[in-house]
Amino acid sequence: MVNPGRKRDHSRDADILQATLDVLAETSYADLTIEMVAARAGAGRGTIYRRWTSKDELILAAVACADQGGPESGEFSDTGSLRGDLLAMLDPDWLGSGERRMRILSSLTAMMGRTPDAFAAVSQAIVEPSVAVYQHLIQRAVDRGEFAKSADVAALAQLIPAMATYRALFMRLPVELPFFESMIDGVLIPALESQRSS
Amino acid sequence: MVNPGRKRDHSRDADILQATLDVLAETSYADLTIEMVAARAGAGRGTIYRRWTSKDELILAAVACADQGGPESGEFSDTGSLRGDLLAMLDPDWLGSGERRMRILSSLTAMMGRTPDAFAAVSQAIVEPSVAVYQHLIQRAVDRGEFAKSADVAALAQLIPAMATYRALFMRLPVELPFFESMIDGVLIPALESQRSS
DNA sequence: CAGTTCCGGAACTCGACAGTTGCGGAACTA
DNA sequence: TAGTTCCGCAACTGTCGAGTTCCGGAACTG
Repeated sequence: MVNPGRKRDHSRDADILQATLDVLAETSYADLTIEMVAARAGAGRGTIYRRWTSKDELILAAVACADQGGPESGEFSDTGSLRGDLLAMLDPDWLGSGERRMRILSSLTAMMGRTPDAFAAVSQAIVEPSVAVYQHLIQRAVDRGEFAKSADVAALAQLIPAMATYRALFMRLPVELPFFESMIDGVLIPALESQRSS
Repeated sequence: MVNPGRKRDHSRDADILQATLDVLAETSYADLTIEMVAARAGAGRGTIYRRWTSKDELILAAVACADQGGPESGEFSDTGSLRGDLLAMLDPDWLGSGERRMRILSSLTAMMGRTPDAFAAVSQAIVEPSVAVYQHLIQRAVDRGEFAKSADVAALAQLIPAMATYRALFMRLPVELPFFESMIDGVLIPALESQRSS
C-alpha cells in the first residue's frame, strides 16, 4: 500500500487555470470569486483549494502560464526587412491573444501595484514576452545592417507594446492592423532611421 | 425660518476628495475603504455619506477633480522649438503630479474596465488632459512650420503619455527628465521629421 | 472485496466592509 | 433661548465572499 486512493486529475489544473484567466479577462482581480472560477471550470471549490492554498496563489499560478499561445517562443519568419518581419508576426492570431493579455493586464494593474509577487508574475508572463518579440526582431534588423548600430533597441522595443496597451486600456479603441502599420511606418522605423545620421 | 441649522461646511468637500485621491494613489479601488478616507480627512463616515450616496460616487467625484494642479490648463511658454517647449513644460512639478496620476490610473484600470462612468471620468480627468498638452504643443510646432502639415498630430500626441505610463505602471522605472529627453529626441521628433519627405 | 483519496456540490463559519443610526456637542436661525 | 442641522464618533445591521467541512459517488490499490 504505497499510493492508495483515486489519483488527482492533474489535467484539471490546466482547465482551472484557464478558467481563472477567462474570468480575469472578463472582470477584474477584485471581482473574481473562486465560485466563478469553479463554475467556469465545472469544478468544486474544494478541488481548487486542494491545489492552491489561496485565491492569490491561484491567480499568480494562472498568470504564470498566460504566456502560452503567442508566437514569441518560436522562430520568426525572416522577410528581409523589419517592416515585413513585424507584419508577418502580427498576421496570425497574435492580435486576439494580445487583446486578451491586455484585458488581463488591466485586471491586474491594481494587484501589481501592491504585491511584488504579482508584479513579477505579470511582468514575466505578459510584459516581458511582448517586448522581447520586438526586441528580437529589431535587433536582428540592426545586426543585418538595416539600421545603425547606435539605435536604442531596448527602448524602441517598448514602443509598440506601450502604444497598443495605452490605446486598448485607456482609449478603448481597437488595436488592429492599420494601427500597427501606422506605428511601424510612422514612428518606429523613422526613429530607427534617424540614428543613421547621428 | 428659511434655512435653519448649522451650515454644511463645503470646504470639507475638497479635503475629503483629496483624501480619496491620496488613498487611491496608495492602494487601489478595491482596497479603498470609506473608513480610510474618513480617517485621512479627519472626518466621520456619516459626513461622507451625507455628501455622496455611495463609495463609487465618491471615487468618481474625486477622480473628476484630479486634473487640477497640472500646467495643462494655462498657457505654455513658447521657446520657438518643439523640443524647448516640451522641456519647458516638463521642468516644474509636472513630473510629480504625473507620477501621482499614474498611480491613480493604475488603481482605477480595473474599475474603468467595468463601469462606463468610471472610464469616462478617468479619461476626461487624466488621460485626455495629458494627451492634450502634447497635442497642443505639437500642433503649434506644425503650425509654425517646424514640421510638415501631413504629420499625424493626434497619434503622436499619445506617444509620450503612452511610453511614460507603460514605463511607470508595467516596468516600475522612474519617469524622469532623461527618459523624456530620450523620447523627444529619439522618437517623437524623428517621427515628425520623417513626414517632411513623404 | 475493503480502505483510501479523489471529485462535484452544498452547507457552514467567519471576517471585512458598505451603509445606517444614534449620541453629545457645535453652529446657525429666528 | 428654542429648534434645527451640521459635525465627529461609535455602535449597529446586512451582505458578500474566502476558506472549511461534510456528503454521496467515483476511481484507484492491495
